[in-house]
Amino acid sequence: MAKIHEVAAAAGVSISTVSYALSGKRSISPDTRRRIEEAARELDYRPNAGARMLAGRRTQIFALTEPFRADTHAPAHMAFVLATSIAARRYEYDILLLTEEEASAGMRRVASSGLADGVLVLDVAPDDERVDLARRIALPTVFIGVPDDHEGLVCVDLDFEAASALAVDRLADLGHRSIGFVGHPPTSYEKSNFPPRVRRGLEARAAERGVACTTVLPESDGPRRAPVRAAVRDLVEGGATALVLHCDDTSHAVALDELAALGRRVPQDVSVVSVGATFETSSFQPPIDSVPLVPSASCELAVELAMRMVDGGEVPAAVHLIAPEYRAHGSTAPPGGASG
Amino acid sequence: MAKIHEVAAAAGVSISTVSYALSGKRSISPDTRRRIEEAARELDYRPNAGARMLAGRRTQIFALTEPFRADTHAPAHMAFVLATSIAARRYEYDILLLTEEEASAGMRRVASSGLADGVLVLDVAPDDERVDLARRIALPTVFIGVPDDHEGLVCVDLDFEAASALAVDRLADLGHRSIGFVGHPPTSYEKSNFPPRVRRGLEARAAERGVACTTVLPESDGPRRAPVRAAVRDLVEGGATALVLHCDDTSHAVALDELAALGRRVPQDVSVVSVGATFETSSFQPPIDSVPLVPSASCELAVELAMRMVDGGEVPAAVHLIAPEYRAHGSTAPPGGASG
DNA sequence: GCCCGGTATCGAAGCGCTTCGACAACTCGC
DNA sequence: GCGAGTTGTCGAAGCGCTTCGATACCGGGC
Repeated sequence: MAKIHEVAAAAGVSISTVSYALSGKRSISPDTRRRIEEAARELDYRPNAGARMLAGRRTQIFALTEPFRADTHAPAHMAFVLATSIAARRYEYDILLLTEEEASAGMRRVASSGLADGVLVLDVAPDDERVDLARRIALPTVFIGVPDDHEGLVCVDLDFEAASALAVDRLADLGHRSIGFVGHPPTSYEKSNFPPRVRRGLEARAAERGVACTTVLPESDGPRRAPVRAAVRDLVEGGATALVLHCDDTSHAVALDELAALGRRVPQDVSVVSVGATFETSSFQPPIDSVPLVPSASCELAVELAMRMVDGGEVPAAVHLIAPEYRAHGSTAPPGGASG
Repeated sequence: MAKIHEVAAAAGVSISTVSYALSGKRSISPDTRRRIEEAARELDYRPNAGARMLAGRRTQIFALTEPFRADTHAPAHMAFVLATSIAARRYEYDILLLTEEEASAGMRRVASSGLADGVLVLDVAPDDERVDLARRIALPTVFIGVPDDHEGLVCVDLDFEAASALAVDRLADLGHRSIGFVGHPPTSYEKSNFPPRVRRGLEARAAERGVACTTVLPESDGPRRAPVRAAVRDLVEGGATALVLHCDDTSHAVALDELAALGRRVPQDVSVVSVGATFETSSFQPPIDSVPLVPSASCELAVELAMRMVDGGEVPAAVHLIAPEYRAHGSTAPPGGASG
């Protein structure tokens, strides 16, 4: 824990010169700068965090609030936490965790104690209680996800409507006229914000393109995932030549397994596209085309916006949608079975 | 962001009196204390974090390092992160996240910048690079998990050997003479520290009690978990009257499913015990007895030890093992099928 | 009535840094 | 060769708190 005066002494300059040399906020002669950097390296000097916060009016910390509800999907959630942390480090920011009941109370605490420069909100619910809180505290706040009432808030998210529309376009372009949609269990459509957006985008674009679309929202209970298997069977036997999946990874695997069990080949007999998945769809057997939800994209944008706000820049209080991207892995083809 | 002098002015006292009243470090007359507390509440006053760190030589922050490797099991991992955060809040401590490559570099950074009062180490590997680091930095460090080389370190973990021994005892007491062990995939026995400990404890106690024990470490690939199903089938057809499971939740569910498919009832035909699971085994169909790995137990102890070290107390540099606990849910019975 | 010990409060120092303003020492144009 | 501007460095103020030592006050013992 070397201190700035030790560095200054070692380099034969005053402490303010050290500070300016290391922060680059004033010009320093190349020679002096070199001596200072060397001394700092030698002493493994890093500015004391508390002193820096106090004097610099910057904590270099973002609070990350994540209630972690019972229905939170752990792997996806972890991916977002990780992506946020990595994005923040690019700006030399650290992440402070606010979990559970502290997810809300902690926001207030962090705001009034000046522990963080901003707040990143994860695991956003449609009727999230942190919405009101965000409006009240005087700290830059960015939502990763879109609550129902987002008036005046800065939100970041994948454009889910556009994502599923992209999947429909791909299938329609290939000539499919009847597609099946396998979604999350029905309860997800109340507790989470994005499943309805995927569904809406899908059905709207399907209607536009004159494609028939059947939606099934199977429960995901039990190791056999019987409801998912039944959904897949009903859809393909009902004439769907393509499947759009928006469900968890196990359900993906089970759906593919069921297609194989039914003797339907992918993509010759049935095309398959995954929408809004956070996991790697290319490692399924067979690999599956997808329009993924990329945690790093959302989190990087969120952090960038938060940084701009911290720096006093203007950030529109709006939903910042991320354009979806289609990733082909060979699981789509024109309809028509044996002839394809 | 009210400041201490505003509270002092509102209560008609000096700022040092406010500080003492709120920290309780010197006696203050009941009347004065009341006025101060009232003023603080009214102004929503909280000491500025940076100032507190600087003046108080306490950051009230623990760094949590978690590399989050590719093979990390997300749900279990999240449970530990959450438990750590909750345990820390009991002492008014916050958790700062150090992920990925920052898991190590961040430890150094946090130590030399005085950003945290201590470090909690998660996701511990047998040959963890954070072991050396922990020895070098001058910050209280507690490992949640046990690396191979733990000389001079403070570690906390479930006593896995005792846990599986407890399961064997239960089954042996009931009269079982042949048990099957379904473990994690083989690679887990190199990358993680505890699977070998479970296995060791199980086999040792089985030998002591004169119980035959067959171990299978099935791969867990594919939605069908065929290797797990095969393992269960082979074990029960090979004469095992009880199964000890130490694997992920899906494999648990699949194992039970397979038993049902084989027409074996639990517990009449086969007894089942889960060892070292972080998930709820009582919600399986049927509910399963377990000797669980309780994240909150490990994390609470880790935080308590870290606090003691921060407070200058003596904490033995040793592995602090947590005694396992048997939780019965009706999945064990004496062997003997129809007669049971 | 005086001294003593305890209790309640205050003022001021200092934690380690950032940043402002000052000021030498130069450079340049004319 | 002199004033104006530029560049590199320094001293000191101050960020908001904790904590030390001092002080004022009070009641009790003699």
